[in-house]
Amino acid sequence: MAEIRSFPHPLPDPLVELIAGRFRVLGEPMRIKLLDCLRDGEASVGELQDAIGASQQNVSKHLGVLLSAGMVSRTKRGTSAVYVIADESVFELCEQVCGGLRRQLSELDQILQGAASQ
Amino acid sequence: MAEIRSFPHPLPDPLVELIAGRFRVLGEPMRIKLLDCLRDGEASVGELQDAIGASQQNVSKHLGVLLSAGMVSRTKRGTSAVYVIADESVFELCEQVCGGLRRQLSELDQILQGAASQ
DNA sequence: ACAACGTACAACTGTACCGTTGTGCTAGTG
DNA sequence: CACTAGCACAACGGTACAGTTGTACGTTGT
Repeated sequence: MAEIRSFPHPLPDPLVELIAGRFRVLGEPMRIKLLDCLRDGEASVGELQDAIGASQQNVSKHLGVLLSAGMVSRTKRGTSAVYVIADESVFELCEQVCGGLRRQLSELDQILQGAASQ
Repeated sequence: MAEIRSFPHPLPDPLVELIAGRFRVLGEPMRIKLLDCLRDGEASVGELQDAIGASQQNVSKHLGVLLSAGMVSRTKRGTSAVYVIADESVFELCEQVCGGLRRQLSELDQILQGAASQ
């Protein structure tokens, strides 16, 4: 679990901007859904469109954002564009977020149970 | 390195919303800066204000967002409000993001070097 | 009790971005 | 060679949110 320490402190502004920008890319439900769908493997725009139930233009747009962020990669195949996860680490990020959510919920549970037992 | 533990697939909409919301909280440079400052330990609003160089109201506002997200906790001490990191896992998130950035940059480096050597 | 300090809340403006609509482009098909 | 399918780009309206300004509340000190 490589403890990456030794980041400059305070973080230089450009780096802060990069970090925030990357988080912002993941801050849209539809993009999370797209990445989640691509967990199964590559998929075309149309397939993702059907799986998620959004307009083709919107799906294509968000895929473009993910592509610009380097999180997916595109391959043209015939008339369709096939997207694949390019950075598997995004799943670990989601995992950690889910872990945080779990922790929060369990704390809430304890508080509620504590209040109920009074 | 914790393997991905069987998350439902596709992710239910409410969970997607929660995940995206959490990422969105981290998608603002100033909030990243605040968390970075709090890496050293607790700090009051005024101290954070001086460290970052933003208005008191703005700092207080963003701290409120972090508080609502459960990433920091507040303790009133005298006239000042002292904030502390409540969820240390946010740093691991930032580390992973930095790791992704590094990977991207090194890939870019290789591409550029490959192009230059032709 | 009153003044000063530290903080949080409310209203406002500007801006960034989401989703839609319309359209152009490229690769297969009859 | 039209014609269609699949995808991306551009423009537009709506909305969410960042940052500012003004202000109210609670605490400390005189």
